[in-house]
Amino acid sequence: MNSCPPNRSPGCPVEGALDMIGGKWKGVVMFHLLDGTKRFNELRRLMPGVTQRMLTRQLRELEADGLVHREVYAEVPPRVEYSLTQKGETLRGIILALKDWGETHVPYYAMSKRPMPESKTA
Amino acid sequence: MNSCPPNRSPGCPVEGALDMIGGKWKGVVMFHLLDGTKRFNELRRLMPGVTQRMLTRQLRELEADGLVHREVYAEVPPRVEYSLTQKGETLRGIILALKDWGETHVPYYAMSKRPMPESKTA
DNA sequence: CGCAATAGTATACAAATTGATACTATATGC
DNA sequence: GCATATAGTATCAATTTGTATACTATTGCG
Repeated sequence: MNSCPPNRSPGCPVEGALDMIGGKWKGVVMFHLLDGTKRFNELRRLMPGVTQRMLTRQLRELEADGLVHREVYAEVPPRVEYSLTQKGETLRGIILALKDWGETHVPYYAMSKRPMPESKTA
Repeated sequence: MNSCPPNRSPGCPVEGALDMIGGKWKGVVMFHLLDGTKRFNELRRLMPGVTQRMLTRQLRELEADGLVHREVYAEVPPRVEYSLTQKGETLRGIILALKDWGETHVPYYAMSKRPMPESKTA
């Protein structure tokens, strides 16, 4: 967990915020929870490529950070629902802004490497 | 590099965007560049805790993603300046929103572990 | 019985990220 | 000569993150 003591750099809150939403699947999880409570497998179907393991982990971390609420029902088969907390809701604007930005600026095609770019010499 | 092919989940752009700004120091770097061009050691002094190695790396990645412009001057001692690109500028709102959010919601005190939280059974 | 549903857990491993440390090159000043 | 400035590079280690795979438990249905 990142910390932001008051004497740290003024950029530190950025770091702390990104630490909370920056895991591989966290942003996407939160995006899907924006339109309401969802169950585990529902989330999983919405996110091609995520493993059970990873989804469980990221949900638990989001829960630990107070962004996601996990509701366990005493049923069989198991029924567990996930929803954004009030704190998580405060990130709605940021998540949507990230989505908009990503749609505009993130390349569609995978690059296997990040080449070291040429830099201009003035 | 994360990719967002058109047939992926609608949450995918969020993931792609966070992949670009989510490295440990990237958000803070971009925050500091919001108020103008800066040199390597200037950035370094603004960010206690970052190593040369990490700063170089994150700057290079930001550059490769087109968010940061690196200007090398043919001088001795070396003079290299970093600034946000036009693309990078499009993230100004998000970075500032993250900072505001972090100031409000990120805990000050380090927690060495994330405990597995208790969940309510309905 | 086998299969399906649910939401995981356990274990191990791989991959990626981050960090530590020493070194590089040039010019200038003491 | 040594120290400073600049912005790195090289190499290795440590840590974190992410993934793969098999298994778990209960109930209901064919």
